[in-house]
Amino acid sequence: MARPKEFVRADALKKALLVFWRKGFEAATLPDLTEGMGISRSSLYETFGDKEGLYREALRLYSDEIAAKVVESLRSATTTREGLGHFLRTRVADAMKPRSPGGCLYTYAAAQGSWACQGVRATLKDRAEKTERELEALIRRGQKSREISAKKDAPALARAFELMAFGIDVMARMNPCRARCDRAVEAALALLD
Amino acid sequence: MARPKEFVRADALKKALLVFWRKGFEAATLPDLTEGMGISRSSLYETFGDKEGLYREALRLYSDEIAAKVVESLRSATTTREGLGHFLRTRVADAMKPRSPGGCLYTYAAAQGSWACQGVRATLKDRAEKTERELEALIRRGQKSREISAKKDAPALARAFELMAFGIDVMARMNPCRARCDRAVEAALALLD
DNA sequence: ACAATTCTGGACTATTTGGTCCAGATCGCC
DNA sequence: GGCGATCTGGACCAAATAGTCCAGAATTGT
Repeated sequence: MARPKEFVRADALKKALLVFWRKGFEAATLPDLTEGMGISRSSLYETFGDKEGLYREALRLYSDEIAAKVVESLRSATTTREGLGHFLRTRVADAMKPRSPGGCLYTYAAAQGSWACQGVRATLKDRAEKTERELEALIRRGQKSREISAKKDAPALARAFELMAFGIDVMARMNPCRARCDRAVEAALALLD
Repeated sequence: MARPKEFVRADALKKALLVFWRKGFEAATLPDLTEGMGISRSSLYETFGDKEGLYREALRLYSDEIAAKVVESLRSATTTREGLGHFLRTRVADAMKPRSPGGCLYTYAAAQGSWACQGVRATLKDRAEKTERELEALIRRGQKSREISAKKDAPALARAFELMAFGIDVMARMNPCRARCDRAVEAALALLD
Protein backbone atom coordinates (compact mmCIF):
# COMPACT_ATOMS: atom_id res chain seq x y z
CA MET A 1 0.00 0.00 0.00
CA ALA A 2 2.77 2.42 0.86
CA ARG A 3 6.36 2.78 1.77
CA PRO A 4 7.11 1.23 5.16
CA LYS A 5 8.98 3.01 7.96
CA GLU A 6 12.71 2.58 7.74
CA PHE A 7 13.09 2.28 11.48
CA VAL A 8 11.39 0.50 14.33
CA ARG A 9 9.65 2.83 16.71
CA ALA A 10 10.69 0.94 19.79
CA ASP A 11 14.34 0.90 18.73
CA ALA A 12 14.36 4.62 18.09
CA LEU A 13 12.74 5.27 21.44
CA LYS A 14 15.30 3.17 23.20
CA LYS A 15 18.10 5.12 21.56
CA ALA A 16 16.42 8.38 22.52
CA LEU A 17 16.28 7.12 26.08
CA LEU A 18 20.04 6.69 26.07
CA VAL A 19 20.57 10.23 24.78
CA PHE A 20 18.32 11.74 27.44
CA TRP A 21 19.93 9.60 30.07
CA ARG A 22 23.39 10.76 29.13
CA LYS A 23 22.69 14.45 28.64
CA GLY A 24 19.43 15.26 30.39
CA PHE A 25 16.31 16.75 28.88
CA GLU A 26 17.43 20.31 28.35
CA ALA A 27 20.97 19.57 27.25
CA ALA A 28 19.89 16.97 24.70
CA THR A 29 19.55 18.94 21.48
CA LEU A 30 17.60 17.92 18.43
CA PRO A 31 20.79 17.10 16.51
CA ASP A 32 21.90 14.97 19.48
CA LEU A 33 18.63 13.09 19.34
CA THR A 34 18.35 12.62 15.60
CA GLU A 35 21.93 11.46 15.38
CA GLY A 36 21.60 9.17 18.37
CA MET A 37 18.37 7.73 17.11
CA GLY A 38 19.51 7.45 13.53
CA ILE A 39 16.39 9.08 12.13
CA SER A 40 15.58 12.43 10.61
CA ARG A 41 13.86 15.37 12.22
CA SER A 42 10.72 14.80 10.22
CA SER A 43 10.45 11.22 11.34
CA LEU A 44 11.06 12.19 14.93
CA TYR A 45 8.32 14.79 14.96
CA GLU A 46 5.99 12.62 12.91
CA THR A 47 6.45 9.70 15.27
CA PHE A 48 6.77 11.28 18.69
CA GLY A 49 5.14 14.69 18.43
CA ASP A 50 7.77 16.87 20.01
CA LYS A 51 10.78 16.76 22.27
CA GLU A 52 8.78 16.69 25.45
CA GLY A 53 6.55 13.90 24.20
CA LEU A 54 9.61 11.90 23.30
CA TYR A 55 11.02 12.52 26.75
CA ARG A 56 7.86 11.38 28.45
CA GLU A 57 7.78 8.22 26.40
CA ALA A 58 11.41 7.60 27.21
CA LEU A 59 10.67 8.00 30.90
CA ARG A 60 7.86 5.51 30.65
CA LEU A 61 9.99 3.03 28.77
CA TYR A 62 12.66 3.38 31.41
CA SER A 63 10.15 2.80 34.13
CA ASP A 64 8.71 -0.25 32.44
CA GLU A 65 11.94 -1.83 31.38
CA ILE A 66 14.57 -0.96 33.95
CA ALA A 67 12.77 -0.12 37.13
CA ALA A 68 10.43 -3.08 36.75
CA LYS A 69 13.43 -5.35 37.12
CA VAL A 70 14.20 -3.78 40.47
CA VAL A 71 10.72 -4.49 41.77
CA GLU A 72 10.91 -8.01 40.47
CA SER A 73 14.19 -8.70 42.21
CA LEU A 74 12.98 -7.24 45.49
CA ARG A 75 9.91 -9.45 45.41
CA SER A 76 11.77 -12.61 44.58
CA ALA A 77 14.35 -12.21 47.33
CA THR A 78 14.28 -15.03 49.83
CA THR A 79 15.71 -13.00 52.70
CA THR A 80 15.69 -9.29 53.45
CA ARG A 81 19.45 -9.13 53.58
CA GLU A 82 19.73 -10.79 50.22
CA GLY A 83 17.12 -8.49 48.73
CA LEU A 84 18.63 -5.28 50.05
CA GLY A 85 22.09 -6.48 49.15
CA HIS A 86 21.06 -7.22 45.61
CA PHE A 87 19.27 -3.89 45.38
CA LEU A 88 22.33 -1.84 46.32
CA ARG A 89 24.95 -4.01 44.67
CA THR A 90 23.29 -4.02 41.29
CA ARG A 91 22.76 -0.31 41.65
CA VAL A 92 26.48 0.18 42.02
CA ALA A 93 27.24 -2.22 39.21
CA ASP A 94 24.80 -0.51 36.87
CA ALA A 95 25.87 2.97 37.85
CA MET A 96 29.54 2.34 37.23
CA LYS A 97 29.14 0.15 34.16
CA PRO A 98 31.74 1.46 31.72
CA ARG A 99 29.86 1.91 28.50
CA SER A 100 26.45 2.85 29.83
CA PRO A 101 25.08 6.28 30.69
CA GLY A 102 25.53 5.24 34.30
CA GLY A 103 23.35 5.91 37.28
CA CYS A 104 19.61 6.21 36.98
CA LEU A 105 17.67 8.36 34.55
CA TYR A 106 15.13 9.23 37.20
CA THR A 107 17.71 10.33 39.70
CA TYR A 108 19.30 12.67 37.21
CA ALA A 109 15.98 13.97 35.99
CA ALA A 110 15.08 14.90 39.55
CA ALA A 111 18.42 16.53 40.29
CA GLN A 112 18.27 18.55 37.12
CA GLY A 113 14.85 19.81 37.98
CA SER A 114 14.23 19.51 34.27
CA TRP A 115 10.70 18.26 34.51
CA ALA A 116 9.31 19.93 31.42
CA CYS A 117 6.14 20.26 33.45
CA GLN A 118 4.73 19.16 36.77
CA GLY A 119 3.63 15.89 35.24
CA VAL A 120 7.17 14.65 34.92
CA ARG A 121 7.91 15.42 38.53
CA ALA A 122 4.87 13.49 39.58
CA THR A 123 6.09 10.53 37.57
CA LEU A 124 9.44 10.58 39.31
CA LYS A 125 7.87 10.86 42.72
CA ASP A 126 5.51 8.05 41.91
CA ARG A 127 8.26 5.75 40.76
CA ALA A 128 10.31 6.44 43.88
CA GLU A 129 7.37 5.72 46.12
CA LYS A 130 6.75 2.44 44.38
CA THR A 131 10.30 1.37 45.00
CA GLU A 132 10.07 2.47 48.60
CA ARG A 133 6.91 0.45 49.12
CA GLU A 134 8.64 -2.63 47.76
CA LEU A 135 11.61 -2.06 50.03
CA GLU A 136 9.28 -1.58 52.95
CA ALA A 137 7.44 -4.80 52.17
CA LEU A 138 10.73 -6.62 51.99
CA ILE A 139 11.79 -5.25 55.36
CA ARG A 140 8.42 -6.13 56.89
CA ARG A 141 8.81 -9.69 55.68
CA GLY A 142 12.18 -9.75 57.39
CA GLN A 143 10.59 -8.51 60.58
CA LYS A 144 7.91 -11.20 60.44
CA SER A 145 10.52 -13.89 60.06
CA ARG A 146 12.60 -12.38 62.87
CA GLU A 147 15.44 -11.64 60.49
CA ILE A 148 15.13 -7.93 61.25
CA SER A 149 14.29 -6.40 64.60
CA ALA A 150 10.61 -5.53 64.83
CA LYS A 151 11.61 -2.31 66.56
CA LYS A 152 12.94 -0.81 63.34
CA ASP A 153 10.84 1.72 61.52
CA ALA A 154 10.27 -0.17 58.28
CA PRO A 155 9.12 2.66 55.98
CA ALA A 156 11.85 4.94 57.28
CA LEU A 157 14.48 2.29 56.74
CA ALA A 158 13.13 1.71 53.27
CA ARG A 159 13.54 5.36 52.48
CA ALA A 160 17.04 5.36 53.90
CA PHE A 161 18.02 2.65 51.44
CA GLU A 162 16.36 4.52 48.63
CA LEU A 163 18.36 7.60 49.57
CA MET A 164 21.52 5.60 49.43
CA ALA A 165 20.62 4.35 45.99
CA PHE A 166 20.18 7.93 44.80
CA GLY A 167 23.54 8.74 46.32
CA ILE A 168 25.16 5.97 44.33
CA ASP A 169 23.79 7.45 41.13
CA VAL A 170 25.18 10.87 41.99
CA MET A 171 28.54 9.44 42.94
CA ALA A 172 28.68 7.63 39.61
CA ARG A 173 29.02 10.99 37.92
CA MET A 174 31.19 12.65 40.50
CA ASN A 175 33.77 10.06 41.38
CA PRO A 176 32.92 6.78 39.70
CA CYS A 177 35.07 4.46 41.74
CA ARG A 178 33.39 1.10 41.77
CA ALA A 179 35.46 -0.45 44.52
CA ARG A 180 34.83 2.30 47.04
CA CYS A 181 31.11 2.30 46.41
CA ASP A 182 31.01 -1.44 46.79
CA ARG A 183 32.70 -1.16 50.14
CA ALA A 184 30.30 1.56 51.21
CA VAL A 185 27.39 -0.67 50.34
CA GLU A 186 28.82 -3.56 52.30
CA ALA A 187 29.42 -1.30 55.27
CA ALA A 188 25.83 -0.13 55.15
CA LEU A 189 24.50 -3.67 54.89
CA ALA A 190 26.71 -4.72 57.78
CA LEU A 191 24.88 -2.21 59.96
CA LEU A 192 21.86 -4.48 59.79
CA ASP A 193 23.64 -7.17 61.79
CA MET B 1 39.08 59.51 40.37
CA ALA B 2 36.18 57.83 38.67
CA ARG B 3 32.73 56.54 39.05
CA PRO B 4 32.59 53.68 41.52
CA LYS B 5 30.89 50.36 40.89
CA GLU B 6 27.23 50.40 41.72
CA PHE B 7 27.31 46.88 43.08
CA VAL B 8 29.50 44.86 45.37
CA ARG B 9 31.27 42.07 43.60
CA ALA B 10 30.77 39.60 46.42
CA ASP B 11 27.04 40.30 46.60
CA ALA B 12 26.59 39.83 42.90
CA LEU B 13 28.52 36.58 43.02
CA LYS B 14 26.38 35.32 45.85
CA LYS B 15 23.25 36.06 43.88
CA ALA B 16 24.71 34.32 40.84
CA LEU B 17 25.37 31.33 43.05
CA LEU B 18 21.70 31.16 43.93
CA VAL B 19 20.69 31.27 40.27
CA PHE B 20 23.08 28.47 39.30
CA TRP B 21 21.98 26.48 42.31
CA ARG B 22 18.34 26.74 41.35
CA LYS B 23 18.63 26.16 37.64
CA GLY B 24 21.98 24.54 36.96
CA PHE B 25 24.75 25.78 34.71
CA GLU B 26 23.24 25.12 31.32
CA ALA B 27 19.70 26.10 32.15
CA ALA B 28 20.71 29.39 33.75
CA THR B 29 20.44 31.91 30.94
CA LEU B 30 22.12 35.29 30.79
CA PRO B 31 18.83 37.07 31.44
CA ASP B 32 18.30 34.78 34.45
CA LEU B 33 21.70 35.75 35.76
CA THR B 34 21.61 39.48 35.12
CA GLU B 35 18.16 39.74 36.60
CA GLY B 36 19.02 37.60 39.59
CA MET B 37 22.25 39.50 40.18
CA GLY B 38 20.72 42.90 39.57
CA ILE B 39 23.49 44.00 37.23
CA SER B 40 23.79 44.49 33.50
CA ARG B 41 25.34 42.24 30.96
CA SER B 42 28.30 44.56 30.51
CA SER B 43 29.06 44.57 34.20
CA LEU B 44 28.76 40.82 34.36
CA TYR B 45 31.23 40.25 31.55
CA GLU B 46 33.49 43.04 32.74
CA THR B 47 33.61 41.63 36.25
CA PHE B 48 33.53 37.88 35.77
CA GLY B 49 34.77 37.26 32.24
CA ASP B 50 32.14 34.87 30.97
CA LYS B 51 29.44 32.51 32.11
CA GLU B 52 31.81 29.67 32.84
CA GLY B 53 34.12 31.89 34.85
CA LEU B 54 31.20 33.09 36.87
CA TYR B 55 30.14 29.50 37.46
CA ARG B 56 33.57 28.48 38.65
CA GLU B 57 33.69 31.40 41.04
CA ALA B 58 30.25 30.51 42.31
CA LEU B 59 31.37 26.94 42.93
CA ARG B 60 34.35 28.17 44.88
CA LEU B 61 32.25 30.52 46.94
CA TYR B 62 29.86 27.69 47.71
CA SER B 63 32.72 25.48 48.76
CA ASP B 64 34.20 28.15 51.00
CA GLU B 65 31.01 29.35 52.55
CA ILE B 66 28.61 26.44 52.79
CA ALA B 67 30.69 23.31 52.72
CA ALA B 68 33.20 24.77 55.14
CA LYS B 69 30.46 24.89 57.76
CA VAL B 70 29.96 21.15 57.34
CA VAL B 71 33.60 20.42 58.03
CA GLU B 72 33.56 22.72 61.01
CA SER B 73 30.56 21.00 62.54
CA LEU B 74 32.01 17.55 62.00
CA ARG B 75 35.22 18.56 63.72
CA SER B 76 33.53 20.15 66.68
CA ALA B 77 31.26 17.21 67.41
CA THR B 78 31.85 15.68 70.83
CA THR B 79 30.59 12.24 69.89
CA THR B 80 30.40 10.41 66.60
CA ARG B 81 26.67 9.91 66.92
CA GLU B 82 26.17 13.58 67.52
CA GLY B 83 28.40 14.53 64.60
CA LEU B 84 26.79 12.15 62.12
CA GLY B 85 23.36 13.08 63.38
CA HIS B 86 24.04 16.76 62.93
CA PHE B 87 25.51 16.11 59.48
CA LEU B 88 22.42 14.34 58.20
CA ARG B 89 19.81 16.34 60.06
CA THR B 90 21.08 19.69 58.88
CA ARG B 91 21.34 18.26 55.40
CA VAL B 92 17.65 17.44 55.48
CA ALA B 93 16.77 20.78 57.02
CA ASP B 94 18.77 22.70 54.44
CA ALA B 95 17.54 20.61 51.54
CA MET B 96 13.89 21.08 52.40
CA LYS B 97 14.12 24.69 53.54
CA PRO B 98 11.16 26.40 51.90
CA ARG B 99 12.63 29.48 50.33
CA SER B 100 16.07 28.22 49.43
CA PRO B 101 17.24 26.47 46.26
CA GLY B 102 17.31 23.31 48.33
CA GLY B 103 19.75 20.47 48.32
CA CYS B 104 23.39 20.99 47.47
CA LEU B 105 24.83 22.80 44.50
CA TYR B 106 27.59 20.23 44.15
CA THR B 107 25.23 17.30 44.14
CA TYR B 108 23.16 18.83 41.38
CA ALA B 109 26.19 19.89 39.41
CA ALA B 110 27.41 16.30 39.46
CA ALA B 111 24.06 14.83 38.50
CA GLN B 112 23.67 17.25 35.65
CA GLY B 113 27.04 16.35 34.31
CA SER B 114 27.24 20.00 33.42
CA TRP B 115 30.89 20.49 34.26
CA ALA B 116 31.74 22.97 31.57
CA CYS B 117 35.07 21.18 31.49
CA GLN B 118 36.95 18.48 33.37
CA GLY B 119 38.14 21.03 35.89
CA VAL B 120 34.70 21.42 37.40
CA ARG B 121 34.31 17.71 37.83
CA ALA B 122 37.63 17.55 39.61
CA THR B 123 36.44 20.26 41.97
CA LEU B 124 33.32 18.30 42.82
CA LYS B 125 35.25 15.12 43.40
CA ASP B 126 37.74 16.93 45.54
CA ARG B 127 35.07 18.48 47.71
CA ALA B 128 33.34 15.13 48.21
CA GLU B 129 36.57 13.49 49.24
CA LYS B 130 37.25 16.19 51.77
CA THR B 131 33.88 15.63 53.35
CA GLU B 132 34.44 11.89 53.35
CA ARG B 133 37.78 12.29 55.05
CA GLU B 134 36.18 14.37 57.78
CA LEU B 135 33.45 11.79 58.25
CA GLU B 136 36.06 9.08 58.39
CA ALA B 137 38.06 10.94 61.00
CA LEU B 138 34.93 11.40 63.06
CA ILE B 139 34.15 7.69 62.87
CA ARG B 140 37.74 6.79 63.77
CA ARG B 141 37.49 8.99 66.83
CA GLY B 142 34.37 7.10 67.79
CA GLN B 143 36.18 3.83 67.38
CA LYS B 144 39.04 5.02 69.57
CA SER B 145 36.63 5.97 72.32
CA ARG B 146 34.78 2.67 71.96
CA GLU B 147 31.63 4.46 70.86
CA ILE B 148 31.73 2.64 67.53
CA SER B 149 32.81 -0.93 66.96
CA ALA B 150 36.40 -1.11 65.78
CA LYS B 151 35.35 -3.81 63.36
CA LYS B 152 33.55 -1.33 61.15
CA ASP B 153 35.23 -0.19 57.95
CA ALA B 154 35.58 3.50 58.73
CA PRO B 155 36.21 4.92 55.23
CA ALA B 156 33.47 2.75 53.77
CA LEU B 157 31.03 3.86 56.42
CA ALA B 158 32.02 7.45 55.78
CA ARG B 159 31.22 7.06 52.14
CA ALA B 160 27.92 5.41 52.97
CA PHE B 161 26.89 8.48 54.93
CA GLU B 162 28.07 10.73 52.13
CA LEU B 163 25.93 8.72 49.70
CA MET B 164 22.95 9.18 51.94
CA ALA B 165 23.56 12.92 52.01
CA PHE B 166 23.56 12.99 48.21
CA GLY B 167 20.36 11.03 48.26
CA ILE B 168 18.74 13.61 50.50
CA ASP B 169 19.62 16.33 48.01
CA VAL B 170 18.04 14.34 45.18
CA MET B 171 14.94 13.59 47.21
CA ALA B 172 14.57 17.28 47.96
CA ARG B 173 13.76 17.84 44.31
CA MET B 174 11.76 14.71 43.75
CA ASN B 175 9.53 14.44 46.77
CA PRO B 176 10.47 17.09 49.29
CA CYS B 177 8.75 15.69 52.33
CA ARG B 178 10.72 16.84 55.33
CA ALA B 179 9.11 14.51 57.85
CA ARG B 180 9.78 11.33 55.92
CA CYS B 181 13.38 12.24 55.28
CA ASP B 182 13.86 13.02 58.93
CA ARG B 183 12.53 9.62 59.84
CA ALA B 184 14.79 7.99 57.31
CA VAL B 185 17.78 9.72 58.83
CA GLU B 186 16.81 8.64 62.32
CA ALA B 187 16.36 5.08 61.12
CA ALA B 188 19.80 5.12 59.57
CA LEU B 189 21.39 6.56 62.69
CA ALA B 190 19.62 3.97 64.79
CA LEU B 191 21.45 1.28 62.85
CA LEU B 192 24.63 2.38 64.59
CA ASP B 193 23.32 1.15 67.93
C1' DA C 1 32.18 73.92 37.65
C1' DC C 2 34.80 71.21 34.97
C1' DA C 3 37.24 67.44 33.02
C1' DA C 4 38.84 62.90 33.28
C1' DT C 5 37.60 58.47 34.13
C1' DT C 6 34.87 54.57 34.57
C1' DC C 7 30.57 52.34 34.88
C1' DT C 8 26.04 51.21 32.70
C1' DG C 9 22.05 50.15 29.64
C1' DG C 10 20.74 48.54 25.64
C1' DA C 11 21.46 47.67 20.86
C1' DC C 12 23.90 44.51 18.07
C1' DT C 13 25.82 39.93 16.14
C1' DA C 14 26.55 35.19 15.03
C1' DT C 15 25.06 30.85 16.43
C1' DT C 16 22.03 27.46 18.07
C1' DT C 17 17.65 26.22 19.62
C1' DG C 18 13.01 23.60 18.83
C1' DG C 19 9.80 23.09 15.32
C1' DT C 20 7.60 23.25 10.34
C1' DC C 21 7.25 22.10 5.64
C1' DC C 22 7.56 20.38 1.10
C1' DA C 23 9.61 18.24 -3.00
C1' DG C 24 11.16 14.11 -4.19
C1' DA C 25 12.50 9.38 -3.20
C1' DT C 26 10.80 4.77 -2.09
C1' DC C 27 7.95 1.04 -1.64
C1' DG C 28 3.54 -2.14 -1.92
C1' DC C 29 -0.27 -3.31 -4.71
C1' DC C 30 -2.75 -3.93 -8.94
C1' DG D 1 5.41 -1.12 -15.02
C1' DG D 2 2.67 2.30 -13.24
C1' DC D 3 -0.07 4.23 -9.59
C1' DG D 4 -0.90 5.87 -5.01
C1' DA D 5 0.49 6.31 -0.55
C1' DT D 6 3.76 7.63 2.76
C1' DC D 7 8.26 8.18 4.46
C1' DT D 8 12.58 10.98 4.25
C1' DG D 9 16.23 14.60 3.80
C1' DG D 10 17.19 18.99 4.07
C1' DA D 11 15.86 23.71 3.61
C1' DC D 12 13.58 26.93 6.22
C1' DC D 13 11.72 29.80 10.30
C1' DA D 14 11.21 32.46 14.55
C1' DA D 15 12.95 32.69 18.93
C1' DA D 16 16.52 32.40 22.23
C1' DT D 17 21.31 31.78 23.16
C1' DA D 18 26.15 33.63 24.74
C1' DG D 19 28.95 37.27 23.96
C1' DT D 20 30.52 42.25 22.06
C1' DC D 21 30.47 47.05 21.89
C1' DC D 22 29.72 51.87 22.29
C1' DA D 23 27.40 56.21 23.41
C1' DG D 24 26.15 58.48 27.24
C1' DA D 25 25.43 58.88 32.23
C1' DA D 26 27.54 59.35 36.70
C1' DT D 27 31.03 60.36 40.06
C1' DT D 28 35.45 62.05 41.88
C1' DG D 29 39.51 65.18 42.22
C1' DT D 30 40.80 69.59 41.09
